Amino acid sequence: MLKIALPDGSERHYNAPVTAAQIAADIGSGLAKAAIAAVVNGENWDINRVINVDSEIRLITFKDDYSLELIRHDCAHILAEAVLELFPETQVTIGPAIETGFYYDFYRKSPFSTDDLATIEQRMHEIVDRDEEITRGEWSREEAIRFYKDRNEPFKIELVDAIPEKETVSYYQQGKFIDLCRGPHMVSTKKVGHAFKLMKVAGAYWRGDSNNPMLQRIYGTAFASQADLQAYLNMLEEAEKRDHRKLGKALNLFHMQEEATGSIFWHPNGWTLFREIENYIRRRLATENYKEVKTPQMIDRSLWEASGHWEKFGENMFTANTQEDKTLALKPMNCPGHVQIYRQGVKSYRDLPLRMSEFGSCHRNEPSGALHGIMRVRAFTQDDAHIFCTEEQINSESVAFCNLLKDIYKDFGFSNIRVKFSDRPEVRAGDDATWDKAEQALTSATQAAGIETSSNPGEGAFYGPKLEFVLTDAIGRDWQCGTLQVDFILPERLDAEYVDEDGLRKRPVMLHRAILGSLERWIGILIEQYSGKMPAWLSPVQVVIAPITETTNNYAKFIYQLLEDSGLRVDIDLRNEKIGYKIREHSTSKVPFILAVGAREEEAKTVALRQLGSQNQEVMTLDKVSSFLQSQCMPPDLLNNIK
RNA sequence: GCUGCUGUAGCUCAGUAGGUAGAGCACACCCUUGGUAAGGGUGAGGUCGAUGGUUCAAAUCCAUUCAGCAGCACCA
Repeated sequence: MLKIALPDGSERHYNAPVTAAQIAADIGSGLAKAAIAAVVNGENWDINRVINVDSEIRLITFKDDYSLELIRHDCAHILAEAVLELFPETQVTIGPAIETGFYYDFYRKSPFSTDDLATIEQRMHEIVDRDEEITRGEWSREEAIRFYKDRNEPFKIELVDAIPEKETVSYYQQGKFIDLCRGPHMVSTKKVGHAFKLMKVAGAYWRGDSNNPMLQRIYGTAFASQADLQAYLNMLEEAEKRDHRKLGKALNLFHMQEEATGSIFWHPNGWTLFREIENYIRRRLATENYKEVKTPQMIDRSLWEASGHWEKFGENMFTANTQEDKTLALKPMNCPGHVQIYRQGVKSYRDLPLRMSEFGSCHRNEPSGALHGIMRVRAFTQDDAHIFCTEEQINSESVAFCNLLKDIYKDFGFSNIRVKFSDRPEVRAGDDATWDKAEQALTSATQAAGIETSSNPGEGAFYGPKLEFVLTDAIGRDWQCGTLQVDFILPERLDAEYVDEDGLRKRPVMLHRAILGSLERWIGILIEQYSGKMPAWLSPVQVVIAPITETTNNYAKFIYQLLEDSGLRVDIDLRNEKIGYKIREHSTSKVPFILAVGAREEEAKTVALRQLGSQNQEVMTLDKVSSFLQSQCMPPDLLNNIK
């Protein structure tokens, strides 16, 4: 007697082994039609796989989120089948479902072309229409290895070898295509439907290791319906429109050119934005009793050797040699410099915590393939600071930092932040007791600050655990911005100390912390977040005065002067163009406020205010518009002060 | 760094089978003084990423190189 427990708490009994499909049929014909897979005792199973022990089962239909993964995984197999039919000399390796679809990695001498993609996609549709049955089989290890040896497929042999001893080796077959696979799959290629699309080809290293051969990866995406697929494609198109590289050019914020790869030429508009952000952070940090400093751009290699950077990160450091045969390095980080300032004069426990901040201009020689607009560059500015404190102060300083960070993110319009907790890496300095203490301090700090973290095991810095604050951009890419790191090592290596209450010299702890991370990256994220329509306080140009005809030019100039004197960033458009033209142009360049003035306004001493995104205008008196605009354009921290 | 793709006026792009380049926008000048997302006309502007090669002749073919893009690897 076989006992099958269902999610509603009911039980069914069978005399012989059954499949989930049979159980579904017993429950009802509708469910039998809808069921595509099952969760059997917590594992994902094929609907036709035989169950021969007492089990808890749950049926999966297209309504379950998991069905998307099934569709995509099936789709990956169909992709592989199509490729093998069209290009028999190709070897298949692995092909999983991923967050945005699926991919399959192939090994072959010549890469796929974009034209090949269309051909392959066509063949995939045919395979779906063929309605090929997908069946599961099991191999012994020897059978599996023999199968792939006969076919001379070393990649698959490696995969078989990597399967843990106690796991069964399963394979799936559809038509003539057989693939080593854990499953599960749906019953037929037809179930996948036609809402899929091949997206791109790219190289990818075998097993993600750059020492291994490069495979040809084909990416695709698949959904349960054409509507879902279309929605996804539309989203991608939308995302492309808000790409910071396009908008940065269109809004005249910055440019980059060959002669300075990975460095940014900031135009007046972009630099205004940059300075506005910098000043905002400067005010926030000053309130929190940070002391701002500036340390040298180039420092002799001996200091980097002492700090450990030379050995560990030398490859990514830019260096310059002097005539005296000295080697200087452009700083990739600010910490060693800050320790030098800390070391000037004897520090007392009374001086701690000492919060030292810097808008540190850093250079890192990033690999060429890593560069990405202004998000990943070789020259950037960190909103960096190091807090020198005692071990006892780690907790309270961390809490204060997390709260500050959350508040600052909120001011920029971000409330969904993921926080990763990266704990001790395999290669690390310091003893376990110290790590326990450091990790414990960070953990309790996140709890006190009300922050949830996901664990990122083994990814901490070699000198201590860290929190990484991650934002997602418009195209779904994650960017690490803020960070908080507990460091017991650098104070030791660079000999920082303080005199404690008991008169003994002790090592301070260093908290490395940044909120925006890199200002350049932050600006890139902001551009994409807001599609270039910056909040008024950040807009390079906040107000444009547009006279309707030349006869009101003088009135327009008067208003211009008035608003500029009140501290607003204001432009005036005196060109010989119609008002519609001017409105269009300043709207496309995302100026938040346009003031149109004609004879009527001049007569009544008013303006016609038009806000970006609105079709309407509001007529206001000069007094009112001035105070209105000033409050609209006020940075959030200053606005809070007034309230 | 690796694989693939791309590189033509300030910008967005076209250029068919190799015979020394075209459009729209922007810009300049002129006309127009017009009430909320492009009024009209005229004109100037590029040697086709760079270097080398094939050819009577190359933006167009080949090689090398640089940069950008996508993905992989990297991201203290």
